Amino acid sequence: MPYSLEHKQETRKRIVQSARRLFNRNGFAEVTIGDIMGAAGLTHGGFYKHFNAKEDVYQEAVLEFICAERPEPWQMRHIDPAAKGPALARMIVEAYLSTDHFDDRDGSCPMIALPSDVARGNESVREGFRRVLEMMVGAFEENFPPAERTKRDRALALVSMVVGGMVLARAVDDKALADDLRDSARRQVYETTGWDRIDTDDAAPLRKSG
Amino acid sequence: MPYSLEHKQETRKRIVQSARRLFNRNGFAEVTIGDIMGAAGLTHGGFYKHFNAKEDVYQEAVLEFICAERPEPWQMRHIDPAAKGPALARMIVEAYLSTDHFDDRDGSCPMIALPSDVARGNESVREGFRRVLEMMVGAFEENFPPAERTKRDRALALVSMVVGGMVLARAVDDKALADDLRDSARRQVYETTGWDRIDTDDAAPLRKSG
DNA sequence: GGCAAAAGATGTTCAAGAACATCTTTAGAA
DNA sequence: TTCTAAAGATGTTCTTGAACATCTTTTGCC
Repeated sequence: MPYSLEHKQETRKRIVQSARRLFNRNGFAEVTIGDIMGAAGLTHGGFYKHFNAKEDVYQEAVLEFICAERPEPWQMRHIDPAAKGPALARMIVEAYLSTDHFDDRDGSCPMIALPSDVARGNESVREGFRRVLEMMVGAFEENFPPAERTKRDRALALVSMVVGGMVLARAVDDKALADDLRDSARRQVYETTGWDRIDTDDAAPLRKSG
Repeated sequence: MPYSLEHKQETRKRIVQSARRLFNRNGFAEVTIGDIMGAAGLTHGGFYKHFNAKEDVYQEAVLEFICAERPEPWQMRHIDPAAKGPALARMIVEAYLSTDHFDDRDGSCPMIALPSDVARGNESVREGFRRVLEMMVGAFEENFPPAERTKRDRALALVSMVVGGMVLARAVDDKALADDLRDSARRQVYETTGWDRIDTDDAAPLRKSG
């Protein structure tokens, strides 16, 4: 039993990470196993020591976003890991709709980079996608005051708003329109939640942008 | 000059239509020229009498949605072509978030079926995508009462909401969650616009569903 | 009726890539 | 040290598909 278990796990993680970034950038169909392995510093043949088929890395690549130990730079610039409640919810909205996120195709959330790809994927990827979505729903859900519509109902709508705004921004050929889409989504979220009146100054982002 | 001009135009239209449906279902990368031509009742070779490359049919396939002379069944079931103003806006929301639309992968709006694919596409497709988006913005824009935020701003947010809800619904593996996403998006739109209080009874959809 | 020009069909080329097969290297165990 | 089981590299197979090349068919025109 050469190559320690940790070594194999490390390698496997590198493969998943490189798969995630390449899928984000080029889509599942346009990425080859050689691309993935090359970006992980390996050669194509070794892939099958870790996975049986290309599809088998798809779900893990999607989940890597929420399982990774370190958040992406665009997240770190807007989200204080110590934040809680509405302050955290606000930071998540800011991060998602930020210019940083817009520009980071490789490191973006799979809900932004891959929704229509995943919709055509197998049960497994779509399960992974759902788990990413439910994580975001969970972050929003508990930060609404009681009202007629349930908290979950409103949280789902917010996720649709934030994801929809960014997905459309990425798909149009007009930078100004893309900015407008992100801005209008952000304003709409704040109009319905009031989260923009939450103080986040003492939990300041590392760098302001977007 | 054999084959009348109309004949060629008809054939070309059939190719674009079949491309649109196949792209919607399988994504640009997963569709072959043979598939497109076969579905149009032709053979692969003839493709290049109409287009120089596969990419050249992409924008037209996206635009076909708004240029087609006949709307899709899922649209006809919810939209009265004679309707105007908020009544029309409401019908468009209903159509977009309907079960009919959810189920019709082939005939769906490209903003639902292809957003992440188009985001990776060339300038040309993304221009087509923008024109589809702007058509929907235009249908919403004029139906808001004056307020602090501009009409366009609110229209953009609504499009993000409606598209986002359906895109996410398509991508998850859980039918109940998919339904919840569509329902919550619809409720959120009505909460912010009041369009659900608009009467559309005399402009009734052909058939109730979804 | 015959001609021609373009549509469309058939055939070919060439490259890419998934899956697998077989080497080579690695490092833990005896 | 040597042996070995698994990781990873290298090499192979076979299919697919975009692009193009060349037939065949169609139909307006003389």
